[in-house]
Amino acid sequence: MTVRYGAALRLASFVPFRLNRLAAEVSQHLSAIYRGRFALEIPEWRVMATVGQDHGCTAQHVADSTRMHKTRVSRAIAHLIRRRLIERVASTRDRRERHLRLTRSGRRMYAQLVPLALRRERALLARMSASERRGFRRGLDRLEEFLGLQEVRTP
Amino acid sequence: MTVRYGAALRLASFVPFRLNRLAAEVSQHLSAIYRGRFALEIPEWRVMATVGQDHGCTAQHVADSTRMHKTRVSRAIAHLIRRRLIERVASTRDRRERHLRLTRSGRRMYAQLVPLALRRERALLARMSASERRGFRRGLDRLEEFLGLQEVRTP
DNA sequence: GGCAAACGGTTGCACGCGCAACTGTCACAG
DNA sequence: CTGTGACAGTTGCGCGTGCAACCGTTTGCC
Repeated sequence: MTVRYGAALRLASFVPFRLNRLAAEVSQHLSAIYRGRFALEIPEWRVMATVGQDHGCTAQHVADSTRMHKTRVSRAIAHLIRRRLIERVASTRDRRERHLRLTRSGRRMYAQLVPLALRRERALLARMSASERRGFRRGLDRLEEFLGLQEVRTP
Repeated sequence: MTVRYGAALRLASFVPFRLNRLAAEVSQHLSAIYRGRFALEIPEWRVMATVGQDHGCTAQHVADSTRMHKTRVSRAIAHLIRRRLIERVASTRDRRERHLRLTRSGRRMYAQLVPLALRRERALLARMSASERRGFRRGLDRLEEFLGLQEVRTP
């Protein structure tokens, strides 16, 4: 079946466009909170969240699982170390890599950060019924499958 | 109902994070195509798509409907004008604003661009069943509602 | 064992972006 | 008709980012 004069491109219903706009909007909203409450920029927030979840992971792991560029990760880590929110210990097995851990004050911040994020997510999804939420998450699953964004195994 | 010791934050299932990662991935994929095939950067592509759809719209309209910063829009337009892909005509009613239109060669490019984008979108959604796609789009609708991202009325 | 390729992580550089300040125009109040 | 505030759009500037090149380390091959 060939469609002559192809279908029109309606930006408002074009999924890549919608994803971008949504992501930008959600990010901006959250980042205002992170910055105001914790003085964390987005890359730093992501590192905190990843290290808080995968204790002892490496910079490489953060880059893989967040899909941030490794230089962005490197600089975010440098900031967090300077602020004594995370610390780095050399790996015994492979001296190239260094394991990341939250410091005491890093854990304190993380503990405040998590419920804030979850509350925000709940608000975001509040307009969906439970079944709509399931359907939406399934859609996200399929997209991630297609793009090879499966969860990176924790080290 | 209060959850003591709050739920954990699993980044891989945290919707704002997933949206960001997906958007970045999709964007990067598409932008490689745009750049390679048409030498268009992302902001330029968005302007082309918006002006192609809403003939005679203004820079302000592009900024509103794409949620790009107005300076980003301004510079993208400057590039496109230099390449003679769009042109600008002063408004008779309000001399502050200028209406944007695709030139002949802009229309030619747009005509090539649309089917490519649609094909890509189809590929992206190929792993979903028809009902999954509907459910996913409904989720996007709800999110946009919540964030006030309703479609901007075309001028 | 020794060399080359691959990897974890960092840094110099160029560039695109957001912010704030600006120009020119319009709308509305007095 | 005069002034004030709002708006469309542009530009200078500082900063974060991605790219490429780099260092130190490890792995694999002969």
